[in-house]
Amino acid sequence: MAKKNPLSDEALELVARRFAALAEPMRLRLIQALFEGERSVNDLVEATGGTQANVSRHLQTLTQAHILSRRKEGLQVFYAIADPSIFKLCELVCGSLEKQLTRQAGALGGG
Amino acid sequence: MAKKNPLSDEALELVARRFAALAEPMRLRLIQALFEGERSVNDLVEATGGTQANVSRHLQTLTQAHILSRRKEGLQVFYAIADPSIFKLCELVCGSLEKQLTRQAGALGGG
DNA sequence: TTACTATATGCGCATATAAGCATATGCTTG
DNA sequence: CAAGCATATGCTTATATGCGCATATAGTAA
Repeated sequence: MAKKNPLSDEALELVARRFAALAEPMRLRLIQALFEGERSVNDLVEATGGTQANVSRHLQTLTQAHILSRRKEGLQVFYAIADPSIFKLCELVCGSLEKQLTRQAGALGGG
Repeated sequence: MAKKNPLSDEALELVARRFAALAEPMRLRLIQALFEGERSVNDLVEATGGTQANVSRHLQTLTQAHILSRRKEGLQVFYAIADPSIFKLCELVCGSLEKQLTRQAGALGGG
């Protein structure tokens, strides 16, 4: 997408799936909770306030999207951010959202 | 998300919506077609192979997400990329996807 | 073996949304 | 005004998916 030749249908599908994995507030919450490092499922349940089942499912989604890594240790399972590009991705989106909201606020103030 | 304090529920919802806007192959195709500059709807219909109605809808979605801008000129409507962060976003995702696929190919080859 | 804990999953419901079809809206020309 | 082109939108159907509930699986301990 950075180059001139267009992406194939397959590639577009993959890119779309990656974005879709990030298109849920609960999953963003989980990612956010993992910003400082690896955590167990129970830990994430408490941190996010979701139900255990729901958190587990979202973790599965993110892992299948290769965004998180999964490590079993005894009874517990630890998840961590596996794809470091996630950090920049979130920065980018947050930054552009801030600009957008600032513009909107300015527009309200100005007229 | 780049800072230590977690995002509010509202902010997470906004970020999720932005990712969702990018989570459709057809919309990515449209964005890709707009990489080199402004284009009319009809032009985009031909470029993407979609129906006029569908293209129009997706353009509306992207515009409401503040990703595209809309400019009317006589009978035609011209769309363009309004948020430059889209370029880096696509670069990032494509890059990480390439890495991921390379790793998978390597794993297949090595095992 | 049983009991307990941590995590994952099958099922059903409700909602979101993409795509196709027909039609409406908006603009220009005669 | 009517006609014609470019774009947008209402409606329907099909599909995807988030969530809650209950239960299954896996590991540990006695």
